Amino acid sequence: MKYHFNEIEAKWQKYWAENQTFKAENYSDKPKYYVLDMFPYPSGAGLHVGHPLGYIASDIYARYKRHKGFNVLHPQGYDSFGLPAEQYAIQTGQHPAITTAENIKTYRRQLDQIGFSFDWSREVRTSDPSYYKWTQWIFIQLFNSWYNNNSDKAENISELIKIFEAEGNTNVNAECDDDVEVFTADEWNNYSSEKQQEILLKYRLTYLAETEVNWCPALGTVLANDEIVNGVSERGGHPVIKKKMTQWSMRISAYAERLLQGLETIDWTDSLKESQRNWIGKSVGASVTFNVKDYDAKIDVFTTRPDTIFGVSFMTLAPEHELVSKITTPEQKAEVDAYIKATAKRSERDRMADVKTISGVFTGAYAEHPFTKEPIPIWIGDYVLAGYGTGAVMSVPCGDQRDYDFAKHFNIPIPNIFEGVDISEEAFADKDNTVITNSDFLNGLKYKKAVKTAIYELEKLGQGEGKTNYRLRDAVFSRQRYWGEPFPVYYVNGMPQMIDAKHLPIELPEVEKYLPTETGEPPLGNATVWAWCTETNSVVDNDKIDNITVFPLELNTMPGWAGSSQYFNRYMDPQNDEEIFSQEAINYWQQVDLYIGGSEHATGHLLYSRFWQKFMFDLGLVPYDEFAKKLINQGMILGTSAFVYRWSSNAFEEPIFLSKSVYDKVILEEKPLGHSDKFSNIFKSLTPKQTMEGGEAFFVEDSETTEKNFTPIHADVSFINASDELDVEAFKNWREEYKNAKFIYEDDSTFKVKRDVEKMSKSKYNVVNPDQICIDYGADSLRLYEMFLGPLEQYKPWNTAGITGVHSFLKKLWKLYNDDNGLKVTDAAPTKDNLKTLHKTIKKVEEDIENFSFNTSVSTFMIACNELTVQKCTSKQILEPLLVLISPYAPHIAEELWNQLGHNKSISTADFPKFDESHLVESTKNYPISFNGKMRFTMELSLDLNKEEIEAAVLANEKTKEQLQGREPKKVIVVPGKIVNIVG
RNA sequence: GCUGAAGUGGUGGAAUUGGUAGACACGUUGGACUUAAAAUCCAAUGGCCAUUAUGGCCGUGCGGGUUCAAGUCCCGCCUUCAGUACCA
Repeated sequence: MKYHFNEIEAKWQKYWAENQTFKAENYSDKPKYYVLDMFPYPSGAGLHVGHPLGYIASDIYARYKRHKGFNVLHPQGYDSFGLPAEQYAIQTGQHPAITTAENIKTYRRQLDQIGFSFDWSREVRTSDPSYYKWTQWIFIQLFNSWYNNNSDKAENISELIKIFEAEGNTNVNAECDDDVEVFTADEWNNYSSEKQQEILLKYRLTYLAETEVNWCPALGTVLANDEIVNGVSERGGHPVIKKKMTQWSMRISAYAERLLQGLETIDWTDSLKESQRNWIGKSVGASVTFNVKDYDAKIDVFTTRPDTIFGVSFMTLAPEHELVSKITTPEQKAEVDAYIKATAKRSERDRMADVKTISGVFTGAYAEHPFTKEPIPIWIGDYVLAGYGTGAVMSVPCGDQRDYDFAKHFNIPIPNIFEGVDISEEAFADKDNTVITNSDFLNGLKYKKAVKTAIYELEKLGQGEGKTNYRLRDAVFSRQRYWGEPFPVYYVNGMPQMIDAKHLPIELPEVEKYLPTETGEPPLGNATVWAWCTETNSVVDNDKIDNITVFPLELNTMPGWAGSSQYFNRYMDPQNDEEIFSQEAINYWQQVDLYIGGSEHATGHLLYSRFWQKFMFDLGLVPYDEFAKKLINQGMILGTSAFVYRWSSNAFEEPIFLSKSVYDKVILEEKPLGHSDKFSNIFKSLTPKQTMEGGEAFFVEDSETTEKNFTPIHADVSFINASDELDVEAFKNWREEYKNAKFIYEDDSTFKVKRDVEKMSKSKYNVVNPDQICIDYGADSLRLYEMFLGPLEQYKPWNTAGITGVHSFLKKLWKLYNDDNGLKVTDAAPTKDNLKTLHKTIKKVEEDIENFSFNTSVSTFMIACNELTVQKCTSKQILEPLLVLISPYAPHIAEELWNQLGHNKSISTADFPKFDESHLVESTKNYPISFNGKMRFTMELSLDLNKEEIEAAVLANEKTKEQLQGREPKKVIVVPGKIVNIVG
């Protein structure tokens, strides 16, 4: 019987689906284990071989845990809202829901053919109203919450209102907007309803506010900070500008400290935690208030170096700082205005690009030093960022390089306040070796003490206090797009109102066009049925808007990360229509035990999800304030591109391609191509583009052999075989223009390509589709090979050629169980060698899986299979447990052979084999005998021997004497069971 | 610049606490089978030198160090990749 992998795989995939083999129950006597993949965006291009890498790893782990007696939750779903479907809709008019559904179908087919053990009964799609109902629900909860710094958690807004009614806001210690005014209980109670709502918005965890946003004109939407990479949009690379807009924001900054501290409690990769720490950007220092001279204004700054307060020689405001227009003197006004105009024009990217250029303008105004009362000139400069701290800095040129450069550039004095430090060349930023001088009461103090003293003195003056600052900004939550969750929000007199949760979901309305309206409103502005009737509690025709009972609905939609910030909990109880999940379900599954996904989500999805989880924890909805106990980043699989060299001569009609070593030679020897006798036949057969006398001379002249005369061109990797040879005919037929191309071959008449590793992408023609791999080699081969490529976390190139290794392993494995006459497994008792092979395999595979070292397991299987083949093992007692070991990796072949062995239940229900040390106990050891640390020969010795006996045996050996050549060994190191080293 | 990860044959990679470097594969070469090819099987395969077998020297990015013994530990560099970037 042969190994017909296509039949076997189809058979078992069908079996698993029909029998719901991997359906997880929300109760069990078994311990629970939750394995989750970051869920995919179903793109139109489908999967390439890089995508399933993490899914295969998590699937192996999930299957392994089932064998180990766990009740495993291993769900999958789709992050199905998103830009590409919308862009496609704009171009074609096709409703994004339709394209999305089609793409999901493709994804599902591709995932199914790889044989994953997902519990598909729990599938969720973020674009499904029954799912986004709960996304909207969480939004309402956030709206109805504020962050109490005293209890250090989110609380219901009604508690805050009670406080306002009883005592105003003077004693409220909340995370809120900076510009909240102070009011008494009486004042509060006399405020109009609008005024009260306005104030409450400044406290809510999701709030509507005029904020400076990252506007991307090309995409027609705002972007969150994590959606901008190097000053351009992550998707599409479009420029981004700053713009003031009224937008929903999430008060994630309230959770900055807890998000930071929480990192200590979770088993995530260090690099990922470090990214989050940087993103949160905690810095400890002080806020200092400077009075502006001759003007009733104050400038607040944040500094990490209050100890250097006497080194301040100027102040710098961001050009966008609100005080700039107020304090600028008439004489300086023209210059200041021009500067502000110039900086506003520059995109974020430009500003980042030239960090070197120093620019700034004096405002004409002066601040007053809090201690010396000396005047300090106030400048503006774009090296101060409006979005960080207060948008103003106290500039201490002697202690900060940027301030130093700025001062040098504009000839501002640089007072030195550091004892024994030369600052003539650069600023001195070293805290540890700081001793302060020229600083009044700070003289002679070291950094730590000076900081404390400075803060103490500032507090006494009422002009400062210790403060901790975070780089983490509140996250903008509105997008001017169609294909996202609608907000459950309508507007009364311009104030946002939440729709009662019992009327959710608010479904996306139909629109004619997916573009913004002519008046610049988001696409939902095109909807004609998009108003909220407070009497019928339903979405009604826009014509009915009377602002008495029928009101306009919010036109923005939620961002991509809304739907992905809680899905891991929803999987626990995905069909529940009454609650986001039942308490039974969440208390049973608790949190994700293992989360596998890409590191690109470090500061987006993975931070927002932690934020929402902490919020839900505050509400008492979830038992843990971290959603994923352990997280592993899988590396990326790269493509191995193939290049052919095209001679860029325009002398001939036909393109000319050079095989790799021909090219190498031509470049190395700099021999004109046309001159070579070897190729003269080829050149004679070419059609010259223009007839000219002495055509031969033409190409000789034209064929300089520098690299620039040859263009490397991507050839589709499907034309390349394992030996890097090009299928020339396939290549010729690939493109019309190559039909008559000429090829200069290797000496052995093959045509070889150059290979290079690049990111897998359509445009590089190095994308490998898993469908074809499954057809040619089977899903089990694909799964094994993806693991065999190398460590999970590493970036590694794909090369289809190597898959024959794992494929022939599976064939060998099959032959261990079957020959031409069918099953050959017997009840024969296992030999000692058989048992040894089995048990060392059990040990290694178990250790490997626990350490997520899946690549080494595959080698271990190969070794076991080779050994058992040599041993001619047919013993069921060996071959049966071996199948269970392999089944997480290659589940189809394992199921088939398991079935052949007479089992009628899925192998996934089998127990993992128990490792028995006794089979590995050896009586002898082949000792490596080293001389001065270099291994010279080996010696078989009994393990019963003690140190002295081993030494004696080794020294008595002929070869030892030969090595020593009469020298007396100075020292003999014997490590029993390991090694012998002779020094001498 | 800062932070993180990594550098081992022609290639992917292995080497669990310092203890036989290169497991397992791919590729290559040679051979068997075949009319031929594919498939399969066998052998060799880090480099250099020697060859009559036994061998010898070098070798884990570079330079030092610790140690009986270093891919592994320590110090100083170089390179690559990723993230981040005027964060006061």
